[in-house]
Amino acid sequence: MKHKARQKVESRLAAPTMQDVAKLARVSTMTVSRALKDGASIAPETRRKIMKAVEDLGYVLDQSAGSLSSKRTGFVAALIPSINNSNFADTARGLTEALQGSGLQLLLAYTDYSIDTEEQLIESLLRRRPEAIVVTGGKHTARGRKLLKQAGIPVVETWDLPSDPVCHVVGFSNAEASATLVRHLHKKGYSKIAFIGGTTNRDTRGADRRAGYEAAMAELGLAERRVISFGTPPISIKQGGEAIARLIEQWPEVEAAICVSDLSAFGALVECQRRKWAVPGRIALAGFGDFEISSCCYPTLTTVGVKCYEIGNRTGKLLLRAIEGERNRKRISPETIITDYAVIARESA
Amino acid sequence: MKHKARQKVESRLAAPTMQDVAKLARVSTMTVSRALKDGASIAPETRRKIMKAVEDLGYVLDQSAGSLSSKRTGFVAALIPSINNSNFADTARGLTEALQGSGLQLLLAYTDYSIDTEEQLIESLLRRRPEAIVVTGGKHTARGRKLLKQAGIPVVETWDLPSDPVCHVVGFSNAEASATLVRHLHKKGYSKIAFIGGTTNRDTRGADRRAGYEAAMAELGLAERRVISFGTPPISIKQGGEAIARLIEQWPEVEAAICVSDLSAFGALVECQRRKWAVPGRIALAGFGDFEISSCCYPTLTTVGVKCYEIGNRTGKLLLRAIEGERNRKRISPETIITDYAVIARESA
DNA sequence: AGGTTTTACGTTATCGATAACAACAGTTTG
DNA sequence: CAAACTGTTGTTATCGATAACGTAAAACCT
Repeated sequence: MKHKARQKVESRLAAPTMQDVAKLARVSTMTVSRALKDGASIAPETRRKIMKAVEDLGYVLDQSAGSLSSKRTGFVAALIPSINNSNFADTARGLTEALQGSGLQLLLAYTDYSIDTEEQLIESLLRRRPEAIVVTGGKHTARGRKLLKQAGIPVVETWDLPSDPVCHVVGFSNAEASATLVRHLHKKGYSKIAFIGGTTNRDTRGADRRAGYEAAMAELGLAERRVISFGTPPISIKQGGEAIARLIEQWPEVEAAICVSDLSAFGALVECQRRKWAVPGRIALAGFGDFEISSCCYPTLTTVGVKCYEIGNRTGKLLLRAIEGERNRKRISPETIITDYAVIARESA
Repeated sequence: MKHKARQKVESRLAAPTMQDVAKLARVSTMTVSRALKDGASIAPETRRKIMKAVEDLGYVLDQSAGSLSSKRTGFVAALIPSINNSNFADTARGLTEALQGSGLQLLLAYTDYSIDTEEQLIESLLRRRPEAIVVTGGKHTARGRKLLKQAGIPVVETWDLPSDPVCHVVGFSNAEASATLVRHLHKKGYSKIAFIGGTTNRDTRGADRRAGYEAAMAELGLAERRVISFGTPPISIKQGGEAIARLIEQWPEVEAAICVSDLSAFGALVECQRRKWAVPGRIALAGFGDFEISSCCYPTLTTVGVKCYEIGNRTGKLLLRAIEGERNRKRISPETIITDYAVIARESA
């Protein structure tokens, strides 16, 4: 009694519930629930009544309540290193578009390139009981990895080819891609090839690219490595410019430089323009990632084209199948999808 | 009985619940719940026992269940036009960082510059019962606006100064900012000033900037407007290049061009380099937004600096206060925070 | 020492929806 | 014409947590 009274008083303030709609339409809440789904059998007249009540009350379904009983939250969690990096933004877009129309919503978070932050975020995202989770890279903290494994949902590691994947993988080998670029430059006649990257291994994909550079140099019998480490990863346009200046100062004989990403390559390019160092005459430049800017700047930048959007999109499609599988209690077996990359030869090298 | 049996069988497959933790630690679920919060009074020994059980089972709190009873979802919804635009990405970052440590999680979605998509997303986000919602711009569909109003949660419109705000506002006048840029160019001696933008008003901020250009031109007594509309907004680097070519062809006498954003301005800049049109000798260029690239390219780009990060960050802080207010049933009154912008004079104009 | 707080829990009643099953009317089928 | 469907709706029992209240024991007072 006391409680009923309280409810009545609050009902003016609180958002309407399915109960309110049901009462107004003179049906049960179950019927309202059915009317708001598609595919349920409802008499057209009843549905109309209910929809009118919904309109009148301005009712919006409460999915957090719904997912408690249906055991489907409709969330997919995704972790990317940064939102400000257009490569990962493209991946997020590919993922979003793959999920469109499936009723799944993306829960996005940024690790800021830190696996400790990643661990925290994995936990806080798992609290939302996503139906699947996507992470960037194959390197995690021990606990992060354990959380992923124990979550009991499909996991996809992207942008990498981990040797011991947690579950599914959609990516490519950054080291191999970088090595391919080295070989490409070598074939074009460059031998004194340098690598410009950040100071730490925080950006694991950046570190892999450096490793790929070193491996390829060794393989080609080019003993001398010239590695400039400058700035906390991911390094910016500006830092690329400072790095190239330092490179030329330290090893004036250098013929070509590979930058850990297109942004730093672009910074290097502009710095060369400023200093009147001809590109590729004085020094050849190459980036990584094929950002929009690389095909638009002058001279255009040689780079490694990565299928960013495709990584996200294929991850999304894989997830849809995997989630469908979970719902039918037929878990699909772990898949590894290797995405393409290719050296895009342009004017700068 | 039947049900109990089913539970037991499933418990091997299903994720552990608080019940399981409670049983293992020999306490009630309520105690477990308290142990997992901070600020609750728990005996250290009990907490230790519980934490051990949590570890052993690999238990992760189910927040969707928790928010049903506590009536706090811990979500803040935000709508931005695009994830691939670094201005909005910065705003999202500012928002994320303001929310850090508050226990609130950002639920981000992209409208793709469409207010119809926005309407759909508003509804689907409201289903998650966010405690506040942030939208970009002040223009919405009628129903979108109604949904926002009826949601009963704090709403913030950003990146604009709507004449009739839904609730809170954090932004600036795009038209006024654009007009300021026109006046700046005029003061520097340019009279034949053109505007380069997209073909439709889909990007409302872009449309506002064009309107500001036209207003300022009129105010300065410069009768002839030269507006190039090229490509579906938001226009890309490449489209900026094509637009500048078309501009010079159509109005060879033009002295300066304002581009709707820095990206298109950069595209225009590069196209000029390619065609050996000196910037600013042959034509002066200015952009909008102060993207990183503008301070790094050569020549550097004159632009309007907007406090993207700050818009997000101040929105976040405002929301924290507003949500706190809602929780204590003391609704704060609508606020309008006007953020700074300034013409950043660089080499291109 | 007797009374008042405080601390550390447990109990009960929800939160707002949906699954599963039941029920009933109107049809269809053999 | 009875049996078997089909389509539409209601009932009941949860989903997994937390709020609010209750209670016993320990701590703190004069």
